[in-house]
Amino acid sequence: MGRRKVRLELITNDSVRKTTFRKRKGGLLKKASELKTLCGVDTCAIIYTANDAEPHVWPSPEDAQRVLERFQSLPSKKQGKHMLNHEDYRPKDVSMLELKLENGIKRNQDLEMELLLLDHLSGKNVVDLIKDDEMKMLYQSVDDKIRDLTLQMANLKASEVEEDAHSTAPAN
Amino acid sequence: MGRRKVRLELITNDSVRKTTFRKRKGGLLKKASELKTLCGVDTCAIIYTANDAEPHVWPSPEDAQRVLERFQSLPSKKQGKHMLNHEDYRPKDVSMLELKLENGIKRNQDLEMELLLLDHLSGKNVVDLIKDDEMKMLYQSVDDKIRDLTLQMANLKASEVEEDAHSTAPAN
DNA sequence: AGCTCTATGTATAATTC
DNA sequence: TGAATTATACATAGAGC
Repeated sequence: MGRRKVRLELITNDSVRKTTFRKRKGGLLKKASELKTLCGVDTCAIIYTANDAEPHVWPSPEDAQRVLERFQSLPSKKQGKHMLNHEDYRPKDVSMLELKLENGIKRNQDLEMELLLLDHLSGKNVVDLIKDDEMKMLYQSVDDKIRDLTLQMANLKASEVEEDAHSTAPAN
Repeated sequence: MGRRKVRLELITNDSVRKTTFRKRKGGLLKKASELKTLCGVDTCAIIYTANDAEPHVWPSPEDAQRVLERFQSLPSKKQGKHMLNHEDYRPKDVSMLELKLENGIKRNQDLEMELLLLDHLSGKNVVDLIKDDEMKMLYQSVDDKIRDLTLQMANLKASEVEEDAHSTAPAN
């Protein structure tokens, strides 16, 4: 049969809900991709599945795929550098960022994105104070992760400087 | 007339592109909202307009609005604490996080979100190494922001400890 | 479980106001 | 401009593999 008018409420039947999720997730990402192409704006959709699976992200899986292939064809030394200290490496994220680079690097937009993400993080921490006990673990976890990140960046910088010192000519 | 088959490429005509953007942005957010409602997953769409305006976010502007109103009715002292050290306060972000809190705080989901955001940040930094000069500013900027953030968190913690010291009974 | 196949609900391109 | 209108393209609920 064809379709019925949909009632806007949580689908209780597990298998139906899962099917609907799969279909509509595809639709949403396609729409996001089209908006990006047609209007030349950066669009990003993030979908968190309730329990186990990874969150699904991005306007266009095909684009990501294409860029990922490019990444994989990079000289292996450079590839290694990309993964430096990344315990849980996610090609998806890297490829999306490469895509942004490819598209001509709109610095303002990148900065805005970064700001937005940091807003989320800092906002989260501040909001945590409302329900203290409940969120303490999360709070601590963010703190740890940021310490990690700072360390990672320090390492990256250090290895860059080291390279500069070894080469006589300045890198491009 | 009705609609024509759409060609998937950047719309060059400014006014047409703007109109299409407005329509499709609405459609996308509606879809995201429906997915959230029907499947009980957290969905987040972020749309960056090319130049001036803020990025448009969220599955459901109405929900955000409702939560924002709740936030604004909080005791003013608590409100002030929310804004602590936030030079560029964005109620939108806070309200989204409050929404998550209201919805019953799914800790795993929050942790996953946090991880995703940190992936973005760290991924960005790592990728920066590809096109060194071009991305140096951004790189530095992220570094600065994270230092800021760490400081903010330290301050928050310090003020929390201070409060604990002043009160005889332990907080909730 | 996930794919294909329709019938039908929705989104939206073009046009008007 | 932006909000309404209308004709059509597109998305997708339900059913069958």
